[in-house]
Amino acid sequence: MNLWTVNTIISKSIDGKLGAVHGISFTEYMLLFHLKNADTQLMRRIDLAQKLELTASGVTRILAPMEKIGLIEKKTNKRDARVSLVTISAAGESLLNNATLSLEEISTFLLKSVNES
Amino acid sequence: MNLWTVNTIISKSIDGKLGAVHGISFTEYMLLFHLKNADTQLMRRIDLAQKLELTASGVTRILAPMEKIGLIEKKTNKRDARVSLVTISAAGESLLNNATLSLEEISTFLLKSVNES
DNA sequence: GATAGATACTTGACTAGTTAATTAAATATC
DNA sequence: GATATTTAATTAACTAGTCAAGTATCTATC
Repeated sequence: MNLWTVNTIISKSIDGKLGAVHGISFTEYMLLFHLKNADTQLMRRIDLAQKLELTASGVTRILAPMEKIGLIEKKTNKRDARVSLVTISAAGESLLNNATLSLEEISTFLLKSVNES
Repeated sequence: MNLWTVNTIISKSIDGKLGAVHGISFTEYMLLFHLKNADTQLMRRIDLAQKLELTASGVTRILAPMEKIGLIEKKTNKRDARVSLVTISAAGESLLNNATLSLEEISTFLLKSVNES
């Protein structure tokens, strides 16, 4: 089995479990993670894009549904009206904590598979 | 920089160069690679799906344009009319060889970046 | 202080996949 | 040998992104 295949299998395991158990993708998980760990928990869309290796456009599209279900909140920046700041909500933090536990379970499971095969 | 970010950057480098220089994605590259290395160079769609970690549906979709531009050819299976076998064309083999050279260049470049940063 | 560029973000049109349903053929069972 | 199940492939509807173009605001320069 080549590296590409291994990577695909791992990605799909993670995305599958996060989706089934918490209703988010791994990208959404990483987005919440970066927001939580940002100074002041506020980030510009463009900085999120850079952290997530997405385009600004991709960030716009991923944030819309996350705002609708209340995982994140928009704030304006008084110094620069072009900027739309993003922060993690209480619901978002709680989901992030639970999803982190799931991720630990997945890693344990995947490492176990390595030893068994 | 975390593992996920590294993986994303590598994937996008590879896909970007294969796309720009040869007009194919990495998935299409791997498809040609598996066809070339199959016994008799004939494969069923379902076996391609398994090798590529895609669904049968994904394979159907990826093969259609590849057949249109002549990289692969369809063959019927006389023993089982459900099956649609796939083989690599001369044009496909030639593209595969050139793309492999590009991939080697990309790896060299990426490894160089590792040493420099 | 007008204007030329740069920056932050959004939107429309597209691509590469997915799942669920469907079709058609092969195989197994009674 | 009729009928049920399984298997191979396709298709419609969807998702998560991309790129290119557009809008709005900010900054620099004359």
